[in-house]
Amino acid sequence: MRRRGTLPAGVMLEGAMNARSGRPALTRPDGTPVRVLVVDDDPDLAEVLSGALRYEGWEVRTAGDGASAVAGARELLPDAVVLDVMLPDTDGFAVLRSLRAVRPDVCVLFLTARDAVEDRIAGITAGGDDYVTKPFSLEEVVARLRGLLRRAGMARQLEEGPRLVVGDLAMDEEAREVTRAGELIGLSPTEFELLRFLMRNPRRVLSKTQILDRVWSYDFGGQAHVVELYISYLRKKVDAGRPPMIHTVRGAGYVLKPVAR
Amino acid sequence: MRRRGTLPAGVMLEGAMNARSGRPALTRPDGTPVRVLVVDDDPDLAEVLSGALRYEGWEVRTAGDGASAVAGARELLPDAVVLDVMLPDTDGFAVLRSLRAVRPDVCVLFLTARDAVEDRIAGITAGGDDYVTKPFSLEEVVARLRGLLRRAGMARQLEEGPRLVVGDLAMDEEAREVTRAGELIGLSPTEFELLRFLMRNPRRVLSKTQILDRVWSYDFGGQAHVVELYISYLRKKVDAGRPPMIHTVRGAGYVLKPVAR
DNA sequence: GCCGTCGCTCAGAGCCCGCTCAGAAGTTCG
DNA sequence: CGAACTTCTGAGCGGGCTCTGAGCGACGGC
Repeated sequence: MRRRGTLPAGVMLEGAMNARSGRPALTRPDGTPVRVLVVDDDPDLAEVLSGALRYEGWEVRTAGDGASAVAGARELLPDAVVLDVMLPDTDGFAVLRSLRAVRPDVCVLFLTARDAVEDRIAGITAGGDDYVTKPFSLEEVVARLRGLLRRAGMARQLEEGPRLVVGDLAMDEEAREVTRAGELIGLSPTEFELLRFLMRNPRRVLSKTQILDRVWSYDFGGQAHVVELYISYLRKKVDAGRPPMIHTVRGAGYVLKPVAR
Repeated sequence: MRRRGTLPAGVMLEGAMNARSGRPALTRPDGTPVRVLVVDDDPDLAEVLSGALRYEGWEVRTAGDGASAVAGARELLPDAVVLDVMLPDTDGFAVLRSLRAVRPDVCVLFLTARDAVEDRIAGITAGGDDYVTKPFSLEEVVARLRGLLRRAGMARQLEEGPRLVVGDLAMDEEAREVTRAGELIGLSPTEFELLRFLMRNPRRVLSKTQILDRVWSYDFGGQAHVVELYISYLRKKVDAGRPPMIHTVRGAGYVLKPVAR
C-alpha cells in the first residue's frame, strides 16, 4: 500500500471542529480564534495544512500565490502566516514585507526545500519567525506555530507555558526535556514527537494511521509497523518499571492515560 | 517607578515582556516598551533588524531614508535609533542632528562600512553613542543597543546589569570577562558571542540555524558546521574537567543548563 | 481448544548526524 | 616583519537513529 507523493489520507481532517478535547485551544487575547493564513502553490499541501490547523481550533484561509496572499491578509488580518518560500509569482520574502506593512507583528513560519535552506533564510529565525524544511510532519508545523504564537503573546488567559503535563509525566517543549515522576528521560527526535502527539491527546485513542499522518513526514512511504516499533521504544523509556501510561486498544490504536488511582 | 516585590507578579509582566526565556524586557522607566527606530535603505536588512529588536520586546519602526526617518521619529519619539551612515538622500550625521532637535537624549547606534569615516565615528561615540561595522551579527547589535539603553537610564537596571549568570558560570558583558566557579576563562570574540547567546537563553534548545543567524554576520555564507566547531571550542574551555553545562540535543540543537541539582 | 489475526520485540543494515583533527588563509600585535 | 591568534574548510570516524524483516506471543472468534 503505497502512499501518493504529497497527500496523506486525512483521517483527522474531516470534522475539523474545535480544539482537540481535553484542553482549550490557543486563542487570541480577546478569546476569538487565532487566525492563520496558509500560502502554498500546491493545493493538496495547502489543504492538508489548513485541515491540521483548523483541527487546532484556528481560523484558516489559504492562498496559492503572493498576490492573493497579500489580498487575503488584508481581509483576514492573520496572527500568523505559513508561507512557502517558493511561489509562482514572487518569493516569500517580498510577500513577508507586504504582510508586515499591513500587520507589523505577524508571525511567519516559512516552508522551504531542504537544499534551499542556506539561501536567504539567514536572519529569519533571528526574529520571532521560524521555518521548517520540506518534507515536514504536521506535528512539527503545528508545534512551531504554537511556539511562535505563544511567544507573540497569545493565550494570555490560560497560564499555558511550554509545558505539557499528563499525570506524573511532564514535557518541556523548549528545553526538549521529558520527566516521569521527576526523573529525566532521554528521547530521540521521533520518540519525542510521538510522545508530544500522545500528550497533546490524552485519554483519546489514536489510530496508527492517524499517528503516521501526524508525526511522520507526508512523503513517508513506509508501513504502519513503525508506529508499533516506536510505541515499544517509548514504553521502554516512559513506562519502564512503572505503572503503564501507554495502552493498546486492539484494533483501534493507542491511548495515553494518567495512571488510575 | 516600580519597586520590585511590592507588586503582584502579573502587574510587572503587564509591561513589555521579553520574548525569550520569559524574563521581563528592558523597558522604559514607566514600564512601556522601549521604542527603537531602524533606519536603513536595504529593506531586507531593515526587516531582519526590526525582527530581532521586536523579539527583544521592543517597539520598532523602520525608515528607508533620512526624510522618513525624521518623520518617523516625530511620530514614534524613539528612545534609540539604529542608523545607517550611508543613506540615499543624506548621510546619517545630518539625520542625527534633526533627531537630536526633536529628542536631545536619544541613543544612537551607527551602522557603517568597515573602512568608512573612522574619525567622524570616533568623534560621535565620544558623546555616548556607539557604532558597529557592516557586516555585523544581530547579537552584537542587540548587545550594543542594550548597553546604550542601560547607560541612558532605562529601567530594570537592578535586575539587568551587564552581568549574566547561569549556574556557576558568569559573564560581565562590559568587561568581556567570563568566569566559571570563579576561574577566569579566556575566549575569542566569536566564542564570547556564542556563549553570550547561550547564556541569554538558558534551558532552551537552540538550533544550529538559530545560532548561525544570530551570532554570525548576516552575510556569512558558510554551513552550520562552524557552529559545531565553536561549540566544541567552548566545551574545551567552559566545561573542561567540570560537570558539563553545554549539552547536545541530537536533531534539535544545543542547550546551556546549570548542572543538575 | 484451535486457528487466524494483530501486536510486540529483537536483531541488524544503512544512513545520517555530530565531533574532532589538521591545516590554510586572514588578522592582530609586538 | 614575524609570531601568535582567530576563523573557517575539509575529511574521517564513531555512534546514534531510523527503518526492515522475521519470529513469537497474545488475543479473540468459532
